[in-house]
Amino acid sequence: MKLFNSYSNQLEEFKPIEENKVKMYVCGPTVYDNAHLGHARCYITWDVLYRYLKFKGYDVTYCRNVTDVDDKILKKSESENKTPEEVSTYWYNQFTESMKALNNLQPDKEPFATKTLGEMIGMVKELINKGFAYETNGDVYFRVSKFSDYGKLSKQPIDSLMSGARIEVGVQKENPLDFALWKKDEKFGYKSPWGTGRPGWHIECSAMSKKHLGKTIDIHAGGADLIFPHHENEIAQSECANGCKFVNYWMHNGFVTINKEKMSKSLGNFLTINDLLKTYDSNTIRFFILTNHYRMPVEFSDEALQSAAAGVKRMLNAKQTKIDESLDITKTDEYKQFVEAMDDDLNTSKALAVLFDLTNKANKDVEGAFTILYKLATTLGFTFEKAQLSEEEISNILATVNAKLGKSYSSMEELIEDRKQARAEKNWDLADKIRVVLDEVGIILKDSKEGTTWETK
RNA sequence: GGCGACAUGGCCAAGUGGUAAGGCAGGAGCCUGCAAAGCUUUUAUCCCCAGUUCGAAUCUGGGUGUCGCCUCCA
Repeated sequence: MKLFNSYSNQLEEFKPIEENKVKMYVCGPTVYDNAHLGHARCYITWDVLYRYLKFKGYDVTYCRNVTDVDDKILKKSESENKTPEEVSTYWYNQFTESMKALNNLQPDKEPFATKTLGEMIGMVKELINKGFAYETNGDVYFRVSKFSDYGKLSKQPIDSLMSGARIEVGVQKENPLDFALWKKDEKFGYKSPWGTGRPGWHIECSAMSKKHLGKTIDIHAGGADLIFPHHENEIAQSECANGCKFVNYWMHNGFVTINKEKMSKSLGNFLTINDLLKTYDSNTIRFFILTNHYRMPVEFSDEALQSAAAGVKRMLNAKQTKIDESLDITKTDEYKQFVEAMDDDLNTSKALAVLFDLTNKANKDVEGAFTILYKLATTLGFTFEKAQLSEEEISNILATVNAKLGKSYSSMEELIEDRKQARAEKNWDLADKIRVVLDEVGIILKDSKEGTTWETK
């Protein structure tokens, strides 16, 4: 399996540290607001990596942190007159709901920053002891000049970073590039050897990654906007504190753009996952994301989403047969093509083409096609299960039909039976009216030789 | 300014040296009482210029255009 390593800037054969085991870390959300499509892309992408690694037989430990100490959380807690914890708990729950709705698997570990403070302080101490960090006035900074590999991930020449570095007022850094490991904060802070304060954002990931996965991990992933400074700083901290390599494979996903511009909180041009789910289902969003390679930008538009909806519907509407558990799909050509595509740095676009090939075969009653399709599509996180209508919803539908047609159907079966009767009598007027009224409430009737079936749109 | 990425049919998108996967939309046909779904079929020479090569969308150089990072950001 080949993965593109952002550190070396090239495709590399994936070799885990321990045979058959993968330790992967993904930078999680800062919980202070709704997650948007950009987050959806990121977490769907890494969900697919996680699923695929498991599908390949690896024993994967997937760790995705939750940043619950942050300026924005504090700001919100002040403006809403809540404790920071209330704010972060609320938004964490919202985030979790969104992930579930998108059918993303729960990570194996989901540590909170505030529950990892001891480890962070320990790491900062270590860095100070080794001379990689210094305390000044209650703040602690990382001494960038001591780490010669600084800038290697982002490919930034150190002097150009230097000239561009912003000099904040009132802080006493030795070097403008030095970044905070610990910030003095007497109001919301936690006790530390340097007085009351809060951890810097970057040290959180270094500490949580080390605590849950160890000093050296296989894969560290996140959005491309985290490369600098976040991941660059993580490398500096972890490698200096631990004295060994931090990450073997760095992976970064591209952005979602809208009107050719990066979708982001700060630009305010985002669509929340919740809002999108009102119009498009999770399979559609997943399909939309996976039609593009994960490192490429994806332009959002309603047209694109509608196209995705039509496409994924075709795939998931493939003619179903019973799943044949005795079939060894690994021997099939389609499986091989799928794996070849996914092994090539997650070429999901190609993998989807294999799925469409299987869709076509399933519709033509090729034996085993649906079984293979089902297994491969579900490893990408698609779901074939149709939303089941509740009894209440069905009775509402029947009430509407009855009101419009002056009928008194008490069940869908009765309705279908009556329509069958009408068709037998060539009463096309009634038969068509029933279909039209149902269509208006989101139900599609399908007539075939075997009889009539109904389903939601 | 520094660093990086991208440019393929109406739209989206694979393909990194041997004559262009797939999806959406559109056309035609089959099926159907009519539909829906499905099936069959149909539409490109790859931003421009120069070069390397028997041969390039694919490599090299130069343009043009778009985007991203360099500050919190997935």
